[in-house]
Amino acid sequence: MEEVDEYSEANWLDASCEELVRELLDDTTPFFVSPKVTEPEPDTSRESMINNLISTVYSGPTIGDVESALSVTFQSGESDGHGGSRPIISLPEKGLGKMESKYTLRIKTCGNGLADDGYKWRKYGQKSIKNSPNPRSYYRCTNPRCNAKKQVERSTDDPETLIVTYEGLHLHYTYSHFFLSRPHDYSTTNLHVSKKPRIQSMSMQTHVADYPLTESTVWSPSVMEQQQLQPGVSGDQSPEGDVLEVVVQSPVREDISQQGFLEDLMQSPQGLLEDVVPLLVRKPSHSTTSSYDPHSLSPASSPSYSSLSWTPSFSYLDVGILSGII
DNA sequence: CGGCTTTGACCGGCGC
DNA sequence: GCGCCGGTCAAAGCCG
Repeated sequence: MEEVDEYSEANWLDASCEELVRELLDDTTPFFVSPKVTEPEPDTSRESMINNLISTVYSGPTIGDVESALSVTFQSGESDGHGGSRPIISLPEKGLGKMESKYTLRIKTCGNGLADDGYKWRKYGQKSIKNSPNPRSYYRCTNPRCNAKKQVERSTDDPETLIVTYEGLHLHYTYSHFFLSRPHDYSTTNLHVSKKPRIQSMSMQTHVADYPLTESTVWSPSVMEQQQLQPGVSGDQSPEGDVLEVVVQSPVREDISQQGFLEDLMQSPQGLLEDVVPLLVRKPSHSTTSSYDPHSLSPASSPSYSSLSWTPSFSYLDVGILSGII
């Protein structure tokens, strides 16, 4: 299967990107600035640009909107000068329509794969689609309690673009929602995200995500925390949309104690949720009664690793949608 | 040996 | 009713 091959060959690590991500994660760097809709300002400083972009992208939709049809387009990245290219994401540009529990992502693979999303998927079928030279693959979440599914097919327009359609809700957490890691700073492994959420991402396989959700689910900030944001222009974006291109660079820990994770989780799961979900994302502009359910895209596996102690397996794209979806 | 992928068969919805 | 098409099933094989 081609798409799986691309996944497994992912190697997005890039020293310069790593450095930037670390900057972005620095405590002194305001990351989420404003929940309000803002047009990107001419300010060319990186932080300002990033904040503007984030504000733009996440300010439009409320939580209620997020559970509506959600479209994320991954844009092609530029060469990183290390023999690879950086996958870039463009976040929702189109209007939010009727509430659906199904949404589609367009993922630019850049020839080096697609990141994991913290969930593990099992392929259960593949079909050739009429008028499409590329087959469509069908995946189901391996968690027996979860009915989340996704379809992956290659775009006919751009062979490097994967079209991933998610359906259903994950009824469990993924580690990506609780762990944020700064590369080379393993001593900070800590689940208690405080002022600014910093999730410790970690290498995970299926079973680690079996924490049932109750009323609340999580829009994981892991992606936003770990992405290198770049202003950009998308060729196929709607004219009115401000485009946010995001280079996914997710540092991941392999050796985080699951025991510790469980202990922390059991101590105060709700508090953890509160900590993990950034206010901006939880409710950009109004009440906070809604909750989230993590959705994401993922490869079946990503065996390759970088020399920077970052594992490419986990560039989590957590697209949260409300758990209230029926 | 368990978990996963592969792949042909099967099934249901839909249009003619 | 029939055929097409997309989605799912499940047996077989692969792999660690």
